[in-house]
Formats: sequence, structure tokens, C-alpha cells
Amino acid sequence: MAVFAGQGDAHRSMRLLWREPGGSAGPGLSVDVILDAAIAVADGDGMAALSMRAVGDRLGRSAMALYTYVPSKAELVDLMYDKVLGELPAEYPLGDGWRVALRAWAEDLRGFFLAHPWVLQVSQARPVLGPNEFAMLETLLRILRETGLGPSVLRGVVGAVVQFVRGAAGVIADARRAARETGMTDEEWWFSRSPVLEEVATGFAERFPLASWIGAEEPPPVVGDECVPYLERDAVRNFVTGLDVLLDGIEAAVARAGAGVEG
Amino acid sequence: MAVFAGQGDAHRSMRLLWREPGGSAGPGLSVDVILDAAIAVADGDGMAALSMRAVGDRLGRSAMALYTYVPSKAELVDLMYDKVLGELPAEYPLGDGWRVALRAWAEDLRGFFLAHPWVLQVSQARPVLGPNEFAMLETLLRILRETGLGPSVLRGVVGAVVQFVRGAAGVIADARRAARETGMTDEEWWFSRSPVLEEVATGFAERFPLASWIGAEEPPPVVGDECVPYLERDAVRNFVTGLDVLLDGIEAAVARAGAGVEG
DNA sequence: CCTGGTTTGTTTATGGCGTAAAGTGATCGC
DNA sequence: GCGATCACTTTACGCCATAAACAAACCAGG
Repeated sequence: MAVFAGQGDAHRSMRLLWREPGGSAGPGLSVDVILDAAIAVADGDGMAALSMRAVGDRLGRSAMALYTYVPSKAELVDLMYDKVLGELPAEYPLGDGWRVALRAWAEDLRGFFLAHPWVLQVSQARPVLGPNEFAMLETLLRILRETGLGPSVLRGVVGAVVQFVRGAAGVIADARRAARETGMTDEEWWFSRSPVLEEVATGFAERFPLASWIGAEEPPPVVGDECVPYLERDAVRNFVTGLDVLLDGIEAAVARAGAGVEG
Repeated sequence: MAVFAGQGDAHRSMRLLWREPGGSAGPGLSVDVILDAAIAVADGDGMAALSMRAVGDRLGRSAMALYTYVPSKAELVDLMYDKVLGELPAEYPLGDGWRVALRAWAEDLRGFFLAHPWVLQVSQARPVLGPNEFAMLETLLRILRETGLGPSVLRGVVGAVVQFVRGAAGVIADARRAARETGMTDEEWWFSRSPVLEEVATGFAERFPLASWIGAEEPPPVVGDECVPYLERDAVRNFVTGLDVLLDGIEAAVARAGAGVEG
């Protein structure tokens, strides 16, 4: 590898990320056709099943055919990542204040992560610097601007919100994956592991009294909750609760700044 | 795979996770020796370099030798994960209130993630159900119990705090990884990519005015900041700011519950 | 029309991976 | 002494990303 390889690759991948979307008319392949196939593989069979062969097969081509359009698998994943981000809504009504809009944004982002769980495995918050990643940030900032907070605090808020949603979605995605892999519902999965834990971890309740306490409590059912599986229902509730805490924290920051713009 | 494979594997891996730590006296291998070697590989060369062959080489054995002690690479990673979690401190003084203790806990956890960045790549928040994972939860709950919040809200708070710290650490870890892989300091790395972005993304400031605004602002230096690299310094500041917002949110929840225990 | 270069693929090959299966040599209970 | 068991190695299989060589279709200039 030459010393300037990073530099040269940066140019190449940036041009791919910011290419104008058109131009797949002919019978041959194209970057967008490849990305769609790769996204379909990842959505359907997970990130582990995403291989150059799998994508090539789906297109009726060899794995090597892809390398004409995409320099490597790592670049392919980056391009997939930025492309799916384009599915996110761009506009949120601000008539009811930033809090309502931010909650809607967070819930849409969570839904997006659950629709494309493989996105959560794209290296943690790596700055891919693609157009849709910036569009997502721009949308979030259009909402957060209403708080009147300065850029310094806002940077922290952006990080906190994004990381929270990503993490919470990851918990749900993992519950689903575990359920699918074992062929059980997650309720069955949990109740099959729980006795093993008690058998093997002797004196659990004494060693971890608080963990037992917080885990044991069965929260009351919530309207509309019935169809959601067991572990996932908990995770959804924790998401709602945690998001409220976060929103309260932002409100406190606004109050402390003493310069809230919204009514 | 038999129908009950998941069940059987659960027993096997649980017994490994909860085994008592001793017993590596002889000249032969042992689970703990293997885990130490594997952790050393992951700490030194990253998760991508962690292979059964690499761990075996480090111990002067073949890759297959490990399979006498560890059923698969996936189990190995789970065991590594729970083992390093044991490095986390277990006690935090509560004399100055939960807020001080929680901040210390979060900063220790962030430091832990940065010392073992590969932990961030262990599948998102998957419940490994090992002893040290529960110990970590127990430690956090000993702090959060002081808020007097009920288990329902507390579950949300636990998720929010853990996910925030994990995500924020991931950003820093990625900045470091990018810097190391390209052989540049992250300052050089950013200033080599930044002009490429401007060249390729025409009209950036018009398309993403808020993103430009929040990215352009250069925050004032902070005492003790001088030795921290560029991108990482930003990430650390965002961590502190975001954590404050989160703590404010918890305080708001406490105030709303009207049952704060702390003075 | 021919012709040579470029574009778009394929095939083949290399070195790495996790791990199943079989082999090897030592050790231990009888 | 001797089979069983243990700890470990060797070999092998089918994956993976991708470098390199090759082939066929297109297009430009004569």
C-alpha cells in the first residue's frame, strides 16, 4: 500500500457516494442495481450472508463482475449504508413543538433500523460522509434548532439521541435475531434459558439482588401491546421510557440556557 | 441440528460462563489461558484479526487445540466479553449523590470500551447472561437505586445510559481506528478528506446549511484538552455534554416522581 | 469492410477463515 | 501389559475476498 492510498481511495469512494443516482438503463450492471441486490440480500438473510458471491448470484453474474463497479466489499457496504439512509423521511411538522417532532423522528429511525437491522452492524457511527447521512443530520437539526440551543450543546444532544435510538433498536433487533435463529418465539427462548441460568448460577438472587428485583417486576399490560412478542415488548417500553428521559434532559438544557424559542 | 440443539448449547455455554475461575496450574491449556490469549489478540490487533489460528499461534498450539476447551468461536467471543467485563470497578461511593457516582461510572465504562474497542463489535447488547454482565448491571443499579425511581422507569434509564456510553465510545474508537489504519493523526485524516468532500459535494453549504453550521463552529479550548487529538477531542466534549443532558433527564424524572431519596 | 483498444464480464488461483474428521502419542485404570 | 481416554496435530472441506489472466462484445479510425 502506498502512503497516499488512503487519499486516493477517499477520492474514489467520495465520487461513488455523491454520484448522481441515474443511469442504469442498459442490460449491463450498474452501481445502483448492485446496491439494490446487496441490500436485498442483507435485508433478507442478514449481514453475515452478504458476500460478493451472494450478490453476484442474485444478479446472475459472477462475484468478480461487481468489481468493475465497486472497488471492494467495504465500499459496497458503505454505499449500501448511505443508500438505505435515503429512505428516511426528511420533513417533520414543527407546529406542535420540537418535542413532538423529535419523538416522531426517533420512532421513525428506530423503525428504519428494524427494517434494515444490518445497518446496526455497519461499523459504529463511522462517518461515511455520504449525502444521505448528512441529510439525516440536517433533518434532525431542523427539529433541534427549535430548541434554541447553541451548537456546542446541540452536538452533544445529537450524539445522545442518535446513539440512544441505535442502541435501543439493536436490543430489539437482537431479540428478533435470537428468536429466529433458535426457531422459537422470544418468549419460548427466554423461558428455555431462564431455568438454565438458575441451575448454573447458584445464589443468583443473593449475588445480584437489584438485577433480580428489576428483572422480576412484571409491568402492567399496555393497550395495543398484545401482538408484540415478549422480550420485544419490554424493549419497546424501555425505548419509550428512555426517550422520555432524554427529552426531559433536553428540555432541562433549554430551560437552563434560558433562551427557548418555542412557545 | 437437532431441535433441542439450542437448549443443549445453552447448558454448555452457561456452564462455561459461570465456571469457577481457577484451575490452570498444569502445562496444558485451559479456558482462562485461551481467553487471555484471545483478549490479547483482540486488544492488540482488533476483532478482525481474531481468528482461532491467531489465538492458537499465540499459545504455540494449533487452532484445533482450542476446541477441546471452547465449543466454537462464537462461544469464545462471548466468554471473552464476559471476562473483560470483570475489569470494571464494582463500587462507587454514593456520599456525593447518585449524579456524581453515575458520571464516574459512565466515564469508567467509556474508558473500558476504549481499552477494549472490540467489545463494541460484540453483537449489539446481546444478552450473554454471564456473571460479569450481571455484576455490571448490579453496580449501575446500586447507583441508580439512590434516585428512588421505580423499576419501570429504571429499566428505561439503564438502557439509555448504557446505549449512550456505548455509542459515544464507538465514535471515539472509530476515530482512533481510522487514524491508525491510514497512518495519519485524525487531524490529518480529517483535513485530507474535508477538501475531497467540498470538491465532490457541490453546493454542500446550501444543501445542508444546519449541518455546515454545527460542524463549522470551533468550540473554545478546554483546560487539559491539549494532548487529546482533534476528532477525539470533539467526541469527548460531546460525551460530556450529552451525559449532562441525560443526567438532567433522570433528575427531571426523579422530580416528577416526587420521591427523590438523595439529599 | 477490417482492426485494435476499451469495456464488461468470466475463469482460475491464492491465501485466509471456521471447523469436521481422522490420526498420533502420551497417560491412566485395570 | 493393554485398551481407553486425553491433548493435541494434521488434513481436508467449503466458504470468503480478491488478484490475475483470459474472453467476448463493442466502438473508433482507417
